[in-house]
Amino acid sequence: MRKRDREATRARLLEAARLRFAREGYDGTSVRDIAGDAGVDAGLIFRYFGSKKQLFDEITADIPADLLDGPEEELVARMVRSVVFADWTRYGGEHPLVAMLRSSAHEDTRQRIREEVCTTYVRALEDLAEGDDAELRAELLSAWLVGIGILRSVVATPALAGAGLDDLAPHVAAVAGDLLGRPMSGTSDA
Amino acid sequence: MRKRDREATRARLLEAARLRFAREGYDGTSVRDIAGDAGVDAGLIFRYFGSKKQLFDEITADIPADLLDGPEEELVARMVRSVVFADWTRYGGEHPLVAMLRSSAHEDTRQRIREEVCTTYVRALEDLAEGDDAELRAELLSAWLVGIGILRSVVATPALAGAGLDDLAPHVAAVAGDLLGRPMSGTSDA
Amino acid sequence: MRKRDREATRARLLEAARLRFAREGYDGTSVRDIAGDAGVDAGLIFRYFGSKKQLFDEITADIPADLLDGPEEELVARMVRSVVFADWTRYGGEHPLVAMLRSSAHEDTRQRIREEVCTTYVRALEDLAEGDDAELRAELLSAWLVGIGILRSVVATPALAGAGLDDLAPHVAAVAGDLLGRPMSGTSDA
Amino acid sequence: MRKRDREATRARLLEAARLRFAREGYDGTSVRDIAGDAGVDAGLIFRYFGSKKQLFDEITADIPADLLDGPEEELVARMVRSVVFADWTRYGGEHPLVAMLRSSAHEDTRQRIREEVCTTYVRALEDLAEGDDAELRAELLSAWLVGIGILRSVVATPALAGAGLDDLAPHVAAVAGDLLGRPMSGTSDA
DNA sequence: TATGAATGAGTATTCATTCAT
DNA sequence: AATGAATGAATACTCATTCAT
Repeated sequence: MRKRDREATRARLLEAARLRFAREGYDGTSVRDIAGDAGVDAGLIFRYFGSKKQLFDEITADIPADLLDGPEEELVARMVRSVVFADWTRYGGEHPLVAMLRSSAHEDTRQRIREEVCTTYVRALEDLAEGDDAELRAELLSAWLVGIGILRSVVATPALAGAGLDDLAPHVAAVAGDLLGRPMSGTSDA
Repeated sequence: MRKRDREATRARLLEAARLRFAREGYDGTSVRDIAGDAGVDAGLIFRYFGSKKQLFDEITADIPADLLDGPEEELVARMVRSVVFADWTRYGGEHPLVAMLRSSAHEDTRQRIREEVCTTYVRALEDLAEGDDAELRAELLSAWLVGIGILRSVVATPALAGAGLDDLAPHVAAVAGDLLGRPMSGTSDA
Repeated sequence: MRKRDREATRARLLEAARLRFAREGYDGTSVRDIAGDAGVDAGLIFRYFGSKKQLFDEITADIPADLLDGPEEELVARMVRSVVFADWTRYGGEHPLVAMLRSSAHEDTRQRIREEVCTTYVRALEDLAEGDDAELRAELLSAWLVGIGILRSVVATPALAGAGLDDLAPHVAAVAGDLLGRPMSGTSDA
Repeated sequence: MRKRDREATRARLLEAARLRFAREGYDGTSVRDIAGDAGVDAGLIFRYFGSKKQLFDEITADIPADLLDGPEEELVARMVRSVVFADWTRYGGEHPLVAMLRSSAHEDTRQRIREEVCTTYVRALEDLAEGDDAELRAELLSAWLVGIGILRSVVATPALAGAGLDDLAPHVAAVAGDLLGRPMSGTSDA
């Protein structure tokens, strides 16, 4: 018998769901798992969110961008920092986009990933790219960021898993510079 | 004859399972789905493979490499071709590694992906890289390939989804050259 | 003022419950449905009535008779009018007895229907019947009335659903006369 | 662990469902109840019938008519015999049409009742009726039969519950004769 | 050996009801 | 006194798996 605090319970459910969905994917997570983690009865999920799907949607709707402001030439460096070094423990230690791939059997999820990738990565990089095939190059750079996130957390390849920001910096500068057609910094202050 | 049928049925089950697991992920696929696609009784899956999990393992054990032989400087180009342009219809149109991410809720699967990425991508690229942090740079390049595969098929971002090999070639040459520290070709003959 | 509100809320709950129970039956109605219709919290049902069952009982306890006074020979005509033409919108458009059949899975309900049929129909008709098997004939006539109510509203057979009092009058006079052993009128003034 | 006999199991489930649905109505019956009565696992209901609803539909689709052949003037008598004296123990002791009223919260069920009443009762009676409002009179007579079924089994009014065919015969002859406009017999041989 | 009947634990979801605030 | 948060048992239905024939 929990404290009767609607907002607190809702928050606990969201917290638990975020972690489970990230770690085990949508299909691999049961509403009982979530409720169990949150220490409340599973019925409350339906009371507060309507359905398992709506709970999932609510979670995937507000993925933190975490790119803050800063100089243009450090944008890619900030993205790398966000993908690789930000504290994603609430999402099971992975960037939420990477975690969502686990649920990409569902077209809805793919659609959400697409929106997220396009609006917060591709679009921002496109504005920096010089030359004609700016969109393609922005996507290729976004692909690299996504790939880094995956190899780092899902696959956990040895070198990337142990690398620090400084180790990555020169390569970030080189590849970003190449793809965007202008000099980019490999480190950021934020 | 009898032996032939048994093998044929086994093969049909593998074929159906490959497609289903790729498209819907491990959790999203039921043994009845697979058996239905193969046109046989679900019981045979247990007879032939022991369990759903063992069937899955058998499938993920033999991912085709498809990198063939060819000049060293075209290796990355061949990898891009494999990830992006090879005919993966048997895996639902995605590179099997990308498809497997859908089942990465299970540690076993992550382990398999890791092995696959390391042995057929990182190791091969590492041999080409000059300089001291060769492994890291090989992983960063592998990350790019994986990322490209994901953005192309799972996320389906507009520019990458529509790009041809020629569009990618110059960027492949540039990034691969950057990361490996030696000139690489953006196209391959194969 | 406070007392007034309490009574008003109680009345709204009864009103909503009457309609729901009539239309969807006891099992098909949830306390949340009722509370929602009444615009109040479901908890009040338990506060005011004790349980869903007790609320149902309270409703089925006071079925309006609506037979008014009038000449004996018009009694059957008045009953027909009541069953078929009275305004039962508060009960979902059906005579409450007919609606209760929807909840006749529960022996309690059957018991209530029995009481109602016996006291307000059979008994009254029995008093008019001549001859020895008066009770049986009164029941047979009651059965007719109940059957008419069902075919008219539940089953909605075409002719009966569209018939007016005048269309029924001659047959009412004939059948009632037959079963009661004395001339009866097919129309009533009320 | 039952005998592995598809048809036998299917039949047991149908038998159990028939009884439960009749006695407790659609909403008051759970698939576990049915499976429990049949002594098999509830999953088989879905295997064999697809859903609870489809099982219900299959049962209500084949209500035995039981009116056999015989002289025209005994048709009503045969109907009364069928409604009141036939052995409906498989339907919980009530005529299936009467039992279905218990599930009449669902429009589908009402539709089925309508079809059944119209095709096997109203239509047959209509053919016998003389005069212009034949359909209405046929429906009025059908209403009587339905009402008798209800008062006899659901409501269980004392006189009707104890009456035999002979007690009813004269009244059947009288009312049927009145409504159909031609002499009818109150008894039948079948 | 192979078919498919049977199982029971699992799924998301709804329900009447209780009880803290 | 009254609101609404919490509960847990029940619902229809699906699943991987077993086992009789």
